[in-house]
Amino acid sequence: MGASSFRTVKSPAELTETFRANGLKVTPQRQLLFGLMHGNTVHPTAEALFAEASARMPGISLRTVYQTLTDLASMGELRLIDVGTGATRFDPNTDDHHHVVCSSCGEVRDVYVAGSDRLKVDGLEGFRIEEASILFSGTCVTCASDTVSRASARG
Amino acid sequence: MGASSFRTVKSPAELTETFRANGLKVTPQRQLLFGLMHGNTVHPTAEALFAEASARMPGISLRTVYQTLTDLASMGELRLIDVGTGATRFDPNTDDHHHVVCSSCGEVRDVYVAGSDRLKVDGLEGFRIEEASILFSGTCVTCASDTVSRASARG
DNA sequence: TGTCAATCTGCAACGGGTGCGAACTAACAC
DNA sequence: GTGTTAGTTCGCACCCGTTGCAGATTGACA
Ligand SMILES: [Mn+2]
Ligand SMILES: [Mn+2]
Ligand SMILES: [Zn+2]
Ligand SMILES: [Zn+2]
Repeated sequence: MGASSFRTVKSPAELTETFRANGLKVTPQRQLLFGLMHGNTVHPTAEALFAEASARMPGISLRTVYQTLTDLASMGELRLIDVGTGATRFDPNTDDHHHVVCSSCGEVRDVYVAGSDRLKVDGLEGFRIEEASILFSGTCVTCASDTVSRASARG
Repeated sequence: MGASSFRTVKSPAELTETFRANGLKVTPQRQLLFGLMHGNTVHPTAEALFAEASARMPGISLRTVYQTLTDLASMGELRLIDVGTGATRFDPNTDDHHHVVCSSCGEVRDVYVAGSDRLKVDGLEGFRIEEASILFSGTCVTCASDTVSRASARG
């Protein structure tokens, strides 16, 4: 499994089915968000999605964006990610994967890790572990070259 | 390196020196917090430390607790930990280590991981990585036995 | 003992997120 | 089509954790 191809969130049409099957209605607001999340790889915040949604549907409320995202998450169609940049990120990639965050601009990308089953871990005694998440942080290529160009401009 | 013994935060006396060396004053409030963090293994929140501090020094302000903790962190004497439970945790253990959090009660314990250098990682291309943190989550032994006893009480 | 920059405290404000309720509407039946 | 109604939307108040601010206070040094 490469990082550039993943089991994407269900298509808007499939999500429509899933919502109806769970007794939830399919509204224009929800359909819009289904579309915005489909194949989305940028790990957007609720605010970012609200901005995109507002451009296509003026008047949609931030409250509804949160509502729909948490609905999707509780059905397992979306993962909630906390990379420590303040706001929760929403991730339609439900594969088993991890993340790297740029500490300068907050960009988040998917990371696939193999061999974690062979780690020697000390300190989990007494815990029944349900999950392990690995978060890398560093500087993305854009921010790195920004720093270089600013330095040479000063230079 | 076992989980039960770690390079603790500097002693209150050493921190007093460090603060003076950095041009910072040593106040009773700061001394109290030096003492509360020394050897502290529970990864307390600012509110929790404020509660302990208030018991020994009525009138101390939460603002001062935050101030002193961020001062300590910016001198590298303390690590700020985000385990996703809402409030930042403060950790006097500056060893290279990771954490496990109980998703039921929020207890946090130190975890030491060896062999992470041998992980096969795909997706870090273009990033200059500064840090990797592993967060385990699960159920602690106290919460597990609580669940069992509640179940048998119902049963 | 005096000076003064550093600190402390209380309070306002902020960002992210949730509870609530009146107005609205998708879904289904007739 | 029209009616019914449970589910939804939206706006707003509010919550939590944290930070900005400024006036009162005080540690450090002379
Ligand atoms: Mn992802
Ligand atoms: Mn720790
Ligand atoms: Zn960046
Ligand atoms: Zn627990």
